[in-house]
Amino acid sequence: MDLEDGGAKLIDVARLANCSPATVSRVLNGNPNVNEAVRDRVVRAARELGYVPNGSARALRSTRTRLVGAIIPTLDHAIYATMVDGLQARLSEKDVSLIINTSGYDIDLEYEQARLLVERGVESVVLVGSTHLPTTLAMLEQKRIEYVYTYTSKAMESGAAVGFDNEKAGRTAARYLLDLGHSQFGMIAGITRDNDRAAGRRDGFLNELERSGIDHTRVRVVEGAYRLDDGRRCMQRLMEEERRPTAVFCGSDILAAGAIKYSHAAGIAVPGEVSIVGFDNLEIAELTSPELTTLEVPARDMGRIAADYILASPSQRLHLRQRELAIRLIVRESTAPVRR
Amino acid sequence: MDLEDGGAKLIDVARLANCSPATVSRVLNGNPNVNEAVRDRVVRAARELGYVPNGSARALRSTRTRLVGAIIPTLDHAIYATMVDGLQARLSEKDVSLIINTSGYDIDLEYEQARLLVERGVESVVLVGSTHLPTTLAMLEQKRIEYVYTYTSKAMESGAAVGFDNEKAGRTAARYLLDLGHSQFGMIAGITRDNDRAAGRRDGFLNELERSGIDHTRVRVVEGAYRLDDGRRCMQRLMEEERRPTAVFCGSDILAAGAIKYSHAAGIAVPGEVSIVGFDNLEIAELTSPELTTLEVPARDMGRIAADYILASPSQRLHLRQRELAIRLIVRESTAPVRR
DNA sequence: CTGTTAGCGCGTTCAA
DNA sequence: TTGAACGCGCTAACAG
Repeated sequence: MDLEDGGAKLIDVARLANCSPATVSRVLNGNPNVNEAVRDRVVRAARELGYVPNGSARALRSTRTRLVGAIIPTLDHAIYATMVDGLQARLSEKDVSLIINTSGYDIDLEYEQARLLVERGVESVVLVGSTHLPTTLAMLEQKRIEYVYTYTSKAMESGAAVGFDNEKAGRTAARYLLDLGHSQFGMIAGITRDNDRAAGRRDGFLNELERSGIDHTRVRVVEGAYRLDDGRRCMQRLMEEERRPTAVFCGSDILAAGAIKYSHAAGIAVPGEVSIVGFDNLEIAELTSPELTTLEVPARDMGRIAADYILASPSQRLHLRQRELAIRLIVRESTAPVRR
Repeated sequence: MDLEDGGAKLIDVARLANCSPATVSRVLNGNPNVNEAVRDRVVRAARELGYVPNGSARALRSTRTRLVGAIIPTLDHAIYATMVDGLQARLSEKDVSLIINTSGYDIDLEYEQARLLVERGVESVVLVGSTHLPTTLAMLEQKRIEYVYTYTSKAMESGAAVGFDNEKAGRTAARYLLDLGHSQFGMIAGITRDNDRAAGRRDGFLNELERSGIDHTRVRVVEGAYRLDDGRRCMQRLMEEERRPTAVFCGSDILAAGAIKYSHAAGIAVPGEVSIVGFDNLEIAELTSPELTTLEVPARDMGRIAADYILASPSQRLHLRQRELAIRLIVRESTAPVRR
């Protein structure tokens, strides 16, 4: 047997099984119209030769690559890593491979990554949020590549969305804090540039406050990257204001954890002097002292459901194009009624 | 222009640029022997048509896929997610795509994933740890696929390793605790089944204690999955022992965080009554109260260096086959000298 | 149920 | 410096 180089190919299997390559192909692809005995010989021959199909040849011939791409901001944030974990797990159940790329929140880089994915022949692309270069989407559409947004439920002309309403989430946080009697607010938002999720949360928060008669100009909003340090720094800026907020909404648990850290260091009681609400419900929400009140984001579910969409047949997809998941407020210890 | 289906192909570019497909191919692949003017026409034509090369065809023809695979236990643990982030970032600088698969710490599943990766034509595979099915490695070798171990620096016949010495790390933890005067030890290890890293840390810890006259039978070791809850539960088991440990080494910061949580709940002072050492130096190490003393693992660096190895030419690789990275003890607040 | 034929889109000879 | 021809490994169409 020619076991050199890459190993046996389909025709070698055919020879050993004493049949035509076409028949081997049928067996490999689960075509039912094959005689038991022949199928058996083929399977045995393939195993004996350690045959592994050549995906490139297969893809070239059939235009089905069974490849999916995902472009996320970073894997260094649990919220994205967990989503990808769910996505990958589901896809691999169906022998679909996932190519992952990180854009570092840069939509120009995202375009480059998308180009590479197109070149690889991915059949679908998972994107985060709804802010993308028009050329990115145009390219995907031109190549007939399905794409699905995550972390957003925003409607759009084409493509699908699996996520939640960030604006509504922001309003939920505001409502909760308002009901606790607070009237002095601050917000530590994620960087909103090219980031519809961060912006949505902020806008929802501000809008709900405004509806309750709190002018948004009175609410100090600072932005930070999703790092502990930025949370600390941002909290400091908030608390050094003339009129200190008694309630702070953070665009991420990481920022909130930093905010709590700062408060400790500065001798500001949480929730005694200031209530803090996070976002994401990461594992760290249970590790801060006090434990963090936060909004739970269904990261893993988003990945799974995005995978389901991708794996669905075109006809099934119509039903699944827009999927809004619920986000839940998880009340822990970092929030309390305002002190009178 | 035929802009239907998948879009333009190489031959369309050739026609528009008024040259042969071979010339287009040369331009695309940076072959210097092409007339300026022609090259220019080709580049322009390609752009105009929105041409994207077909990776499958390319791979089939050239046997270079520019695809790399990684099989990790899970993305749900920052230590792996961060490694992958570093790996991916470096690879994509060179237009190499990364297919990622999770095995859930199951080496049989790992084999299946590896098979799929082989089928996809990956040129290299990044593995975690050195415990793998022999058939997995045999398959990789038979297909001439480079593989590199991470999180371990263990020598092996073939393949490369980028990581650190888990046994030594365990010894470092023991040494530190011993120097603090402790003599009653406990350990919360990760699940050691099929996990050489978890086992290595445990063995190193126990060995170093033994060298200092502490019989390993006197050291209670319990195992838990890398989850907060397991850390809690394991710590409870340890603290309900007849002879309570005054020092506990945990195989992961997650376990340590759980241990600290339990201690709080049970009214056991950390580090007053018990010192706790973690492993990994995740972001959460700064979030526990007290902050966690831990061993820093260079996750991102491992990913980057693994990428460097993969991207290196075969001749350069020889120098890079074995790379042991340093791990550092980070002393914070969860450890103290034993009370007399 | 099975075999034969003909490419999928590209890169690589070899000649010119 | 350029082009013509071939084939990478496989599957789809068509016969039989």
